[in-house]
Amino acid sequence: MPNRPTLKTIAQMAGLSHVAVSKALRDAPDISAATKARVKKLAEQVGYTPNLAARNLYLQRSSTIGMIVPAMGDSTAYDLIFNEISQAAAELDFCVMLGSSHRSPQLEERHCRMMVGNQVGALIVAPCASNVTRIKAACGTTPVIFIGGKIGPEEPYALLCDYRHSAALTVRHLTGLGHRDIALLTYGPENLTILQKEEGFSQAMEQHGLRPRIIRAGHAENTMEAGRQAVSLLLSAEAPVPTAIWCASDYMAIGAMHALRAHGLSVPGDVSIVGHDNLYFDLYPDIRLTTFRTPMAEIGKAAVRLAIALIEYGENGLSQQNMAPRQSFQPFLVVRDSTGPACR
Amino acid sequence: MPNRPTLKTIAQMAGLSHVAVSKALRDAPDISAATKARVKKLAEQVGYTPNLAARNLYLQRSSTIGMIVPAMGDSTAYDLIFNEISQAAAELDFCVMLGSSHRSPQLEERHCRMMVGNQVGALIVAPCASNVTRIKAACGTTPVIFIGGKIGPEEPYALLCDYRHSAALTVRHLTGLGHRDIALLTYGPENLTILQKEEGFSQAMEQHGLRPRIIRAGHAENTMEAGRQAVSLLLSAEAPVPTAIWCASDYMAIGAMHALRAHGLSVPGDVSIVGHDNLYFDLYPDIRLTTFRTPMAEIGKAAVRLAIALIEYGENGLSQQNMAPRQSFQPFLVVRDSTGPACR
DNA sequence: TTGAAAGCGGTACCAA
DNA sequence: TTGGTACCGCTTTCAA
Repeated sequence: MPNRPTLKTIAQMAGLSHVAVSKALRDAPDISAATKARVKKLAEQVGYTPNLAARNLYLQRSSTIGMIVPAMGDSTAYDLIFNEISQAAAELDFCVMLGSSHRSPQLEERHCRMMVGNQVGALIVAPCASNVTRIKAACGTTPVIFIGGKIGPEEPYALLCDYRHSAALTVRHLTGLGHRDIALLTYGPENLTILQKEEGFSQAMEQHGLRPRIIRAGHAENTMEAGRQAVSLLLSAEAPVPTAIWCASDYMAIGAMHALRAHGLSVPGDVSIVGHDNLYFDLYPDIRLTTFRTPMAEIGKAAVRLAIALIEYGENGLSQQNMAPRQSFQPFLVVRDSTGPACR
Repeated sequence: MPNRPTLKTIAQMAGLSHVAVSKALRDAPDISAATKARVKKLAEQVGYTPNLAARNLYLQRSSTIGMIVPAMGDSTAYDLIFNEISQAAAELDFCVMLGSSHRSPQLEERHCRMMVGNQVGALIVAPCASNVTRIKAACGTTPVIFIGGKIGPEEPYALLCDYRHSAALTVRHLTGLGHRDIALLTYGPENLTILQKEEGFSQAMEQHGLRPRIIRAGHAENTMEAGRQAVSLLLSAEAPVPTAIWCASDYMAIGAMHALRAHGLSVPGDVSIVGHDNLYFDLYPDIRLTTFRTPMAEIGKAAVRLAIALIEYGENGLSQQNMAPRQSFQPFLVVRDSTGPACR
């Protein structure tokens, strides 16, 4: 920061005190119009920008919010959420500090400490693991809003997705097409979103009087490979191949689709497939997957609203502002060509 | 920021002055070991984190760098570059303020002003338009490092990609496979990266004694549609269809591939295709496009190195540090299955 | 209408 | 070995 002009710089040029300049620039009622005009012109000329760090230091405020994610892009949706957060924050004169933890809890904690030290007023964290005690310790009294699939509903500030709702919509969509033999394909257990999908799926199926079938592809990662594995399990089972499949993620769905086609089954002719997350598929004409879109824009805006409410009104002021500390968002179904009527 | 403990808090508890506490925590040589231990323990207990804004204010330093991009994700590569920047910055105790301009010059400028006000020491900007005068004005004396395809080589601090090199590699790769009739497919002109690709292509072809053929798909956006349009132009021309095609972007390449196949031509059997940018295709088994990868990791690291050098040593201190203010990065070819030997 | 003084949290300098 | 004082840039309070 090569030294920029300060109030003092302008004060000297104008032959005033720095206090008068400060007041003039902020349109204080006790400065003459003439002085104001003169000061503002000078400020413009020298390219004055107030030092917000100094201002915040005195006012005991913050004009930044922090955000920490496991990674940007890389098949997460945090890039899209960030776009919304950045815009919503800018409209309210807030900057966003962003940190990518590369899925390392150590780096994640380090980002927390650095951001707290750098005076973020609140943090929005998509943690890379479900245990967030170290994160909360590192943040001390700075409020933390959790987002993402690792978070349970017990955190004081959390924006969650209602994957049970996805399950209900899936079952409604598929039964509406005449399907009765429907399987859910998931992977490794240590994932709260998966658990919700499984529970929601079982519940929705039972409500329709159908038997839920859940196939877990071992401890595979969330990849296409898991989808292929799950389909292998399905095909090698004694039971007939279901007429419709819901996959816990889009990559699984792609993998499952490949495996089915490799076995001579057509999608959606023989088997309908539903995914989850709507990853970039708008761009690829080959992949016409029926899937779920999570409302990124709403989540981003809500995160900023909550963060700034916490900064401006404090942890106890939320209720006055009618701000819910915990909010749940419902994914919505995007119907494309991978689902069709049941033919068997 | 609910008021956190400060040096004064600890000083009162320890019965010392806040100055002694400050020194103790920073291991000053003139504080007794006993006092240091006592102070550090207290600091730990109360969860003390130094206020970096106050420290930086006094020291006239900055511990944050800013970054502004047109958008995260959304088929840009800035998400990947950011991941690198975030990590490299964290290793040097710097936080990153990130802003997404949503491709709006107004919002872009606003982000600049806000970040400069919030005391970023340097800015890394991928502008949304080629004219960057307003950006530089908004940043005042804060140094700006430009990245991305909108930037010409005249900016004082810039990290660029050498698309001429891509052209040379493409022509070398394709001629090595026996191709002699090679076309470059581009779109609307107002893009510096396209110009470089066109120039580089012409030059490389001529060096191989071949006639360069360049098809511009009107003013289409950088989409698959442009690829389809360009192929239509190729097919309706009198000249024979080339045996190999280089597309200015991966989306064009996908579009071109589709259009060719729709006309009964196989890839790479009849026509080889090369793209540019390597967008997510590792994840899609169907798309085995030969394309270019730009060295995101290197660009990110270089950006941080340059930014921090500018912060620590100033604009005149770069030469001492052997830091080049302008650097060019060479994309490298990723050979997959969309290119093969020429058969005609 | 203007400005002097104090304070936000931290560090450097110098005196005790 | 310790601490008082001054200062970074800004705003608020209160006196001139």
